[in-house]
Amino acid sequence: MKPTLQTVADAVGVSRSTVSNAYSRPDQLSPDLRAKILEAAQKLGYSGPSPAGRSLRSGRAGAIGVLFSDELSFAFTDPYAVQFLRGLAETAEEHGTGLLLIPLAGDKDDTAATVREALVDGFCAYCVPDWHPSLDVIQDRRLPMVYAEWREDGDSGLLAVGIDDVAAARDAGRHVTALGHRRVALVAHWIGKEPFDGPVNLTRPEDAPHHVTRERLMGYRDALAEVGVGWADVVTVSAARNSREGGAIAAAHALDRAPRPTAILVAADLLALGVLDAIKQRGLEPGRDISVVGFDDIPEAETARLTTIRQPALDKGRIAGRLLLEPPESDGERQVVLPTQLIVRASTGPVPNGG
Amino acid sequence: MKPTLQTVADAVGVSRSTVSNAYSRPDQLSPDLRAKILEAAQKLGYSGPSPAGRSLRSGRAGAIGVLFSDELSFAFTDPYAVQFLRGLAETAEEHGTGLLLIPLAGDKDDTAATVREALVDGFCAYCVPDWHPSLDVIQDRRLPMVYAEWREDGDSGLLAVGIDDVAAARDAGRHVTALGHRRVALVAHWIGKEPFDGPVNLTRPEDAPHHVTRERLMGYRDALAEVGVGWADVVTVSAARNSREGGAIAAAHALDRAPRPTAILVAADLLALGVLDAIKQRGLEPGRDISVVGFDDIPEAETARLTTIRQPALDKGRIAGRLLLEPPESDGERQVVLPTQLIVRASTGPVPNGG
DNA sequence: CGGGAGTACTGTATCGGTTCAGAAGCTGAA
DNA sequence: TTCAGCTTCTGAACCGATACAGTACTCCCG
Repeated sequence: MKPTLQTVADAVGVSRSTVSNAYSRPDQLSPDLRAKILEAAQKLGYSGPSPAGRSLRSGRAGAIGVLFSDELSFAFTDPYAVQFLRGLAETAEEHGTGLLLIPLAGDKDDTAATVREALVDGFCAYCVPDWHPSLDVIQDRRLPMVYAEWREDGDSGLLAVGIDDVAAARDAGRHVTALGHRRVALVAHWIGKEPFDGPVNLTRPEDAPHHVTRERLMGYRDALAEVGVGWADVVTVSAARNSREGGAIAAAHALDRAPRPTAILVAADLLALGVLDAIKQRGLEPGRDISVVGFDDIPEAETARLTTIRQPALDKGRIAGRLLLEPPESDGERQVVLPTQLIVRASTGPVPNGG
Repeated sequence: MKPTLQTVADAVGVSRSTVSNAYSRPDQLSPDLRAKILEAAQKLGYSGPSPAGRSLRSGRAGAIGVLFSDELSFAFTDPYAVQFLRGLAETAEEHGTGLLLIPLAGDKDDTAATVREALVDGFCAYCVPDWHPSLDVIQDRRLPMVYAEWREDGDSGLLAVGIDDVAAARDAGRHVTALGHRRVALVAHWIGKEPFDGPVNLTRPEDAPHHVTRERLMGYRDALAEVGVGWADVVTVSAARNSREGGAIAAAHALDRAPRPTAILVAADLLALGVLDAIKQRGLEPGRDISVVGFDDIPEAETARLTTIRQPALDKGRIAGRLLLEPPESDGERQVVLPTQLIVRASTGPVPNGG
């Protein structure tokens, strides 16, 4: 039989409340008695108040749920995602709060059940498509939730942290068009609702079901339109997996067609690294023969000399945690937009002769 | 006021138990009544039994704690770790159980408190050093725990899954010595108790504080000893971070010394990829000018044509979960040892002329 | 018509804490 | 002496559910 507060109380000859105070409010009893209680607890093998009992009474679960739309493996191998998670974990730790992983892959009903039964004080939705049923469940449960992407919804009650993806992608696009590129390919993960490898026929970027992808494609589109390149003239390639290899596979679809694009805009650095691999594998040199721009500025981007958009992943995570655990008073503080910056490195250059 | 079971019960005019059954045991009441109850619940904004109450009563937390000794960021960027986690998540999901992340970095007292207060049914220790105080806390709490590394402790009550690291590393070493290599360097993360970049003076591999590192170094040592290469003649380099870049940095310490080793045995593929980077950066060709053997066989190893030891990371995770969630009857099943296999690719070859 | 079996539902005890009003005892000032 | 004020501890209520024994009712069979 596992010892409880009562066991210890009986052993010492005090009330249950006093034992509780010995653990949770040391100032409420004399140091002597406290020492005696802790000693007795030790002897009885009592290891402190049970989290379940405490959680029920206090109404605090001591954890926040992290929703992933992607398979666990790919969600974690992207250093950008990991960095975000790290920021979140940091804030969570400061508040004595844990992180409960909830992958949204698999059966949707199961997933919804998991979300419904999760012992958490709130949720952080990371790369979750707007239409996912789990989001309704969270609303039912009336738990706070923070989106890890900025959304412009009129709904001002929403907690959100993000960047201006459209503007950032536009910057990336303008950098490339300013260098003279006109034959451009776009590479992104999750352009459609299902994972797919290869060129896609997307009438308008607005139709992409995933928020982030949608906005970045819109930004690229805008920049290209400024120099007269129409959306129909752009090759858009979907990568089935958000990984370096996935990027290489997608790049192949862009590179092995004539005429070859002179620049590739990639919606994530991890994919962009794969794009660079594919380029080098074909004996071409990034920045000279073909330009590549990534997105995120993960640490590896510097090593790979990849031109990219820097966004503060760690801060994004920290702020997401803060929004959840220190709910802001005013509506104005409920949405945070972080700055981005174009980092020009060696992977972009002017259009090659005969390009 | 948030609605509870009682609210719904009162509204429908049935007992609390019946409402509970409507959710948890649909076979215990008539479909008609159940429908009526669920409808009333919907109307009242009741979103199902509260996890906290259920958890207290049923004694199940519905989550298992995953302990990480490393910083979150590096623990997750290693595809091997991610694969393990994925296997664990898979089994957990089958049991309707979540994964609660508990990074062991930072203040040890804080960490111990987190472990003490975590709402979980058990723990999985992944790459946690034997001496970590959190392990004592878990024992106090009398929760089951599975080690994600095989240990030979006499303590047969222990749940553990792993591989025979010594034998596997010995295979890696023998492969290299059979190719004629005698001037060998070793690269590993966490050779000492603190992260460190550069060669270390380790009197015996047995002194390494981390279980996995220790065993792999012992295996390398054994293989080298078989051909007369003494431990003192081997350069052992520590990588401060378990990342590709960390591997490259560590490799520099081995490559930029005379005489240069002709082979490098690396205790993890992620590091080995960095070692390959460093080698190529110096204009050398892996497998011809210098041989490299990794450990783990992560997906990238195939692309990089890295000779390595394959271990079933996904299965390891799955089995860890199974050991925790379906406790075996007999003691003999409490420890699982999985097979490993040497995968020879292009990164190893005979000693170059003049080597 | 008695009795066994089955179905549908209820009532109460219980899980292990926290909270808070209040009691007991002791001190010191009026 | 009296009583306000403080410290220290107690007891009961409560958090929101589940488990289980038990009741009431129906059905079927001999």
